[in-house]
Amino acid sequence: MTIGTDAPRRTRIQQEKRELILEAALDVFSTNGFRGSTIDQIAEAAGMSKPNLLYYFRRKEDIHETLMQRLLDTWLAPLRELDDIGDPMTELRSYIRRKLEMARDFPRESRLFANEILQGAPRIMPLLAGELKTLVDEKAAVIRGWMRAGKIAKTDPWHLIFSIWATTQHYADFDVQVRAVLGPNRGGDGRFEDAARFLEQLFLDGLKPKG
Amino acid sequence: MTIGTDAPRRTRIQQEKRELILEAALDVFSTNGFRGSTIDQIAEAAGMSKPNLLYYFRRKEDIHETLMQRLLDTWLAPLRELDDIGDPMTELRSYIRRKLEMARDFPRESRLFANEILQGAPRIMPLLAGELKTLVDEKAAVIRGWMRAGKIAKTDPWHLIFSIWATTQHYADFDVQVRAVLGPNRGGDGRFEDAARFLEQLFLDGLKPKG
DNA sequence: CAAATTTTTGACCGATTGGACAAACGTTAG
DNA sequence: CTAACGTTTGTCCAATCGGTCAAAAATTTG
Repeated sequence: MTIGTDAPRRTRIQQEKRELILEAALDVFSTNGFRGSTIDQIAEAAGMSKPNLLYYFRRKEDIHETLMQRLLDTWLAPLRELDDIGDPMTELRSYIRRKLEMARDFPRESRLFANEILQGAPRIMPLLAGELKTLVDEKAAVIRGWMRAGKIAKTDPWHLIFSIWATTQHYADFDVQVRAVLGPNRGGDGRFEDAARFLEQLFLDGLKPKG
Repeated sequence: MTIGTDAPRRTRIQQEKRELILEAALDVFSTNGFRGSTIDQIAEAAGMSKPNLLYYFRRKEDIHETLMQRLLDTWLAPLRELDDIGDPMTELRSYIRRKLEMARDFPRESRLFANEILQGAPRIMPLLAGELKTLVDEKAAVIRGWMRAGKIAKTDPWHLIFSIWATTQHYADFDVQVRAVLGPNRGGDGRFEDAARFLEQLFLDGLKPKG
């Protein structure tokens, strides 16, 4: 373990309470957006008084910033794992599956991110144009290599990545709509397996009838 | 005299000013969400004082509600036009194209809708489970018919519709991210044509290499 | 024209917002 | 124990929020 360059030393209570706050803030921010969320809401969700919360995070923005930093690390992990080794079609399929699992298991994180982007990404724009773009360009090159080798159909790698993001995150960000449209029967827990089956077929064969 | 909620008789000024307000509110709501937007912001964007704005819409919610009602009509028009006549594959392709055009031409409307859904659709839930579900079920039946007839590949019609929504609206809702990742060159006006080409190929043939 | 009506504004209200602060309380090391 | 330090709370503040109201200004109508 590295002795932190600027990682502040924290007591046991500080670590615990900060986690508690971040957990509560994830709930609140992901459903109300940044401006729509209040410190009081977060404090109440975390079971503490507002001044107490402000003792651990001096400003509302600090909570959001900490949340966003943690989020991006785990959120982009599946894409980072997309690797040149192994069968390309299998790699893509498992990337799609992992992204869909994240939409299922971490919907709040997805919505937090969606809220930020929707509102113009005022707080993470540099990250998008920097770290994210670099990563996507890198993986687009890998995908392009697969296309050149004839392993997958030739198309636009960047838009391919967008389409995977869009289709999978849709099940977290638009969950309310998905469940409302599917109704009580098909909108239950099985909807993610249905989605997985559909997406696999879509990205593999498209819609053209077999013949 | 006050402008009644169910008094449709309006003067010329009332019609003009209400349009002005709705136009300004679309800007503000779509980028800040409902709770994140203030009446002052909308009033300033509309070039009038707050009390003056409140003379035309008594409550902040009234503006939002009017906006949402208008939105849904035009927003679902492309799906309504999805018809049983004509070649199924062509029908789907033109539906995708129309949805993508709407994402390009009406991004604020898309974001307004996305904001509402993201935050749990508190104001339009009945519409989702009612009107929207009915429409989607109806069109899903049409698509299912095409599948039974062997005109397109057999898959889940509901999730197919979701995937079309997700991939097309992504270019409006996540526009900032799309442009940041594509960079100045590929992120220009041509990005929608690139997206159209990609989506056509995806939904037609998928990614499996031709052979 | 003048009266009636519609539109616009400045001043104001109570509630809520993000945040400051000192005092009180709890914990721990010497 | 006690002093030092970490934690919690009640109180308070200025700014902003959605919305009201009476009166002024502009427009329409007779």
